[in-house]
This record gives sequence, C-alpha cells and structure tokens, in this order.
Amino acid sequence: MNTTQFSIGQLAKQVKCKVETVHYYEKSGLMPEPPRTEGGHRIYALSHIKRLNFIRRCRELGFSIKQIRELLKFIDEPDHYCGEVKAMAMLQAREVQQKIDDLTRLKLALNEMVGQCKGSGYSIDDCPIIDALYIENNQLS
Amino acid sequence: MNTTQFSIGQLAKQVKCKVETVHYYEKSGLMPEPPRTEGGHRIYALSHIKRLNFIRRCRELGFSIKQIRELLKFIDEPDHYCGEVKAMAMLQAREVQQKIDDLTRLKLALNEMVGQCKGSGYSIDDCPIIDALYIENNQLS
DNA sequence: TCTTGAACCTGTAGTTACTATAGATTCTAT
DNA sequence: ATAGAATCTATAGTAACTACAGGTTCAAGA
Repeated sequence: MNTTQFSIGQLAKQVKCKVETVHYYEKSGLMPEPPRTEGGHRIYALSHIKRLNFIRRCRELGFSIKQIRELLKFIDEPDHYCGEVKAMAMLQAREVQQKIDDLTRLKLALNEMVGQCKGSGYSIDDCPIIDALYIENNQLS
Repeated sequence: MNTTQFSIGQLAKQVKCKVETVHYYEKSGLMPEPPRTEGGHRIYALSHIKRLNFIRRCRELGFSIKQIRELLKFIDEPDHYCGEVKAMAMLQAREVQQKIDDLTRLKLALNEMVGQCKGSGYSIDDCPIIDALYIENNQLS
C-alpha cells in the first residue's frame, strides 16, 4: 500500500513553485480537485506532479493559461491529434524568434550608444537608441 | 505656424495603441503631461510620437515600465556624467543579452520538440512534445 | 497523550500593464 | 446651431500570480 502521496507543500516544492500557485491552477481548472484528508488537506499523487510540472514548463515557454488549457485538453481528451500541439509550438517558436530579432537590434543600439557617449547628452531628435527603435514606425508609414 | 500637432487619438493611431494606454503612460510618468486646449484636450507634437513609439517598442521587447523609465532617463536628463550614462547603458545591454540568451534557449527547445513531431500521424499518447515536457520531471525525482 | 508550531485551509487584497466602461464635456463638420 | 465623434476623469475588470489574514489540521517531541 505504498502508493506515494504528497501534501500540497511537497508538490509545490518538487516543482519549485508556490503553494498559492497550485491553488490558483486548481481554481483556473488546470489542476484537478484532488482527494482530501479527513480534515480537508489536499492529497496528491505522482501524476499530479507530472501535470504541474508540465504546466510550469509551458508557462516558462511563454504559453498562456488559456493555451495550456488547450494543450491539456489533448491529454485529457485523447481524441485530439498531435498536429494541433505541433502547430501551437511552431507558432510560439516564431513569436520567440521575432523577440530575439528585436532584442538584438536593441542591444546593438545600446552598445552603439555606449560607444558614442562622450559626456554630452542627446536630444530626443538624435538619440541613437530612440532612432534604432523608431525605424519600425517609418517603415509602416 | 504649421507646427504639426496631434490629438491623443491621432497620436495613439500613429503608434497603434489605445488612447487609454497613453493616459496610463502619462499617469505612470513615461509620457509627459502635454499642453492642453482651452477645453482640456491634450495636444501632442512629433516628439511625443517618437517617445510613445519608443515606449511601445520597449514593451514589446519585454521591458517593464520601470525599466523604460530608466531608459528614458538617458533622454530626459542628458546632464548625467558620461561614466554614469555608460554604466546604465551597459547594464541595460547586459540585461538585453540575458533575455536574448533565455529566448534562444527557449526557441531551441520549441524547435527541437517540433522537429520530433511528425504532425498528424499519431494520437496524443505518443506525442513527443508532451513527452518532452513530462520528461523534465523524471529527471528531478 | 498532550501540546506546540509548522503546514494547511478559504477568502480577499495587492501587483503589473493594460483594457473597458460610464457619464460628462468638448470639438468638428455640416 | 447642432449632431455626433472624440475626449475628459474616474473606476472596474483582466491575466497570472503573490501576499496577507485569521482560522483549522497535522506531525513530532515531551
């Protein structure tokens, strides 16, 4: 009868998140309502650790709660196909690449500024940082 | 007397954000309190468009309001000592680099997962993306 | 067994960066 | 002059947590 069980605190510790976060995920419908002790304390099993870990990893990867609910549907209702999961991951990857590109430009601008800084400040009209980011707008208009 | 002026609506439209967001940035101290008409409507100039655009771009890049306030100090208080400005710019650049690194890892993880997934060939039970995120946990226990 | 004190419970409030709504006022174009 | 679009202020709602408050339960030591 050694079916390993966990308190919410142990669960949270395993996955390195806060107890309140687990509560929140339960309220949000990502984590199920687990069985309780006589006194009302939540009892978790290994599968819950797996699930919570999945949720946390997805959050780190930039998925929203809503998106994760979608992903979990694939697990909970296995009538879905893997292709949907793949599509979501690809979309996410594209957005991440976009952010990387933008940040790279910003970093170049910052470095440029460091190089150009000679003690006199820039006015709003010729600040290399502002200009670096303003380009975006010119292209649009 | 053709100093181009803009209403808050025109400003927002230019930068593709909501009027309320401009209000919010004013309250947050990112946008200045502009001159008003007799009746109290805000009047903006070109420099405000530039500034708002900069703020929006920075937000897209993951900077917090607080960080953007720091960045804007470069422009608003150009009397900083050169060394001070350089230090701030370099610190920002380091943070940006950190973000780039994080996002790069994230993208690799996503791409790896996508690459391992054929798409629509099989059901959720053997979807490598789901597996990839579950595995993480096994390593911990 | 009895008793602390840590962990847990529910519920509400605070956080960030907006977004939406309400009700009043102002601007603009016919 | 007047309709209606845009603006004004102020407040409430959103996402994804985080942090209390104030009570109850659990586990370990005396």
